[in-house]
Amino acid sequence: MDNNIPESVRKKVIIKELVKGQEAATKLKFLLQNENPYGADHLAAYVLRSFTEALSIISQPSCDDFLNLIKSADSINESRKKGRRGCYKRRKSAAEIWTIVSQTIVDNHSWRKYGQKKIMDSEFPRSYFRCSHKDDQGCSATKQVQMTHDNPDMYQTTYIGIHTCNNTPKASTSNEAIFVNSDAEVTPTPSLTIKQEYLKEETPSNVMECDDADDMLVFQNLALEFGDIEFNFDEN
DNA sequence: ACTATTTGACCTAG
DNA sequence: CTAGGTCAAATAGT
Repeated sequence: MDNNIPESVRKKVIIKELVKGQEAATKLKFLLQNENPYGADHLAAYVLRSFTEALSIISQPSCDDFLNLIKSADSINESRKKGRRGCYKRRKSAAEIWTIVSQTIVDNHSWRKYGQKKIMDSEFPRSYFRCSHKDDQGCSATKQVQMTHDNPDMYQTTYIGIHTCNNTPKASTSNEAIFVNSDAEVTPTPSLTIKQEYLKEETPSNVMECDDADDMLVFQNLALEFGDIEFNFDEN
């Protein structure tokens, strides 16, 4: 293997490792719920939260992209005036879009539902949420939630936009709040898989090599997640 | 009374 | 013209 691994591929491998850690933490937390020496489930939840946060960060675009997005968002806000109902730009080229699949729609932000729509090729409607702090802090983050058609117990959540509100994840101020929330009604803690939606123009031609059966499985799962990675398997 | 959700209309991109 | 994202009045919940 050479060192010229495309950045996007490196990112995906990092995500793969984080997902593995996240899934392990999820299982650990679930196992510890019944037998829980020294509050170990909270520790597991803490580890889980770290993986989730790391995945959230790694799945987002670069700092430069953030700055450009903020600039473009400002100019859009300037040109978009009140009273122009439904006058908006579709985010066709927005880089700040990522999707997770989870057993719950609960996350670390507060959201307000503003719409629901029947989607053509889906039997389940799509719900539209915006950040609760859109009005008081101008946070433009939104998300769309939809049941997955192959498993109605799972929700696919697409996050659009970056939270600019100060009420960033409650986890940063109190981990306990996260634990309470995640333990309260939806148990076990959902396992998350992250799927970054990349822009078409940055889609690389990726060839990854793997040389053991475990990695083959992992990469095959990744292929399902990302769809644009090719795989070469060494028969050793 | 106030806040959140529902839901049909409105609007744009493709 | 259609699909889907957003608005805002009506309604429900607290």
